[in-house]
Amino acid sequence: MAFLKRFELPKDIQSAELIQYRLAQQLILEDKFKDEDEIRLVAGGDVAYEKDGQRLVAAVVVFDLKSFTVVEQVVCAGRVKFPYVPGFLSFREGPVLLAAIRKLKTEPDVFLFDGQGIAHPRRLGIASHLGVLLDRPAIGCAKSHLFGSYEEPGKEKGAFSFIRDRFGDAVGLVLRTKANTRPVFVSPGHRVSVAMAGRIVLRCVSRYRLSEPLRQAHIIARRAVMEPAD
DNA sequence: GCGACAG
DNA sequence: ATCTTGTCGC
Repeated sequence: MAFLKRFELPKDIQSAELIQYRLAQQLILEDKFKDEDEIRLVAGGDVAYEKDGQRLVAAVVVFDLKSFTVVEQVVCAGRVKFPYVPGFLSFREGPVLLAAIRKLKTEPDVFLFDGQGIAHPRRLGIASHLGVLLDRPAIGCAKSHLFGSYEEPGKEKGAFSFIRDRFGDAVGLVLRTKANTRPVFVSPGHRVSVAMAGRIVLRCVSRYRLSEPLRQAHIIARRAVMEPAD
C-alpha cells in the first residue's frame, strides 16, 4: 500500500502541536460508504513494547467480516523515537504502524487503531493522524477516555452514549461492546461519521470486549515483540 | 491552583 | 504500554 504524505517527526511538543493543527484541517468526516454492508475488510493496527527496552513492534491485520477471520497480517519492528505524552501518542506509535501498513498487499476498506480519532484536544488522535496521511477511512477505538464529556452507557451490549466537546457537538461514542464490561471509546478517524464508526466497530465484535481486528493485532504484536529478530 | 491525562 | 498471582464471575 502506497501513500502520498510522509510522517513528520517533531523534536518537541510545541512543533508536534503545530503539526496536529495543520493536519486536522485536512480531516473529512463524511462517510465514504453509505451502508456498512459495503464494508468487508477491516484492518486493525496495534503496537507492543519490549518489556524495558527501546524496541517496539507494530502488527496490522486485515480482518474479513464475511468469514470473520484474519486474511492477512504483517509486523514491523522499530525503535522508540518519541516519549509517551497524553495527546501525542501518534508521534510515538505512528511511524512503526505506517511502516507495517506499507507491507500490506490487501487494501482494507477501513482501518481501526488502538486510540482516539477526533475525540482529541486538537481533533487529531492517532486514528485521525494516520487516516489523513493515508487518506483512507479510519476509526479510533480506545480502551479508555482521553477527551470530551459523556454519560455512562447502559450495561447491555450495544448500549452507547455520545462523547461531546465543549460546544456540545458529538465527537464519538462510549460503546458497550460486551455486557457488564467497561465500554470502549469510539471516534471517527477520517472519512467516516460518528454513527458509521460505531456501527462498524460493533460488527467487528463477537464475544470479547475488543473488536476482533484490534484484539488479533494486539496478540500478534506482543507475540512478535517477545521473539529476538524482526 | 487542582485534577485529568489514548498507549 | 509493562511489571505481576490469584481470583471472582459469566
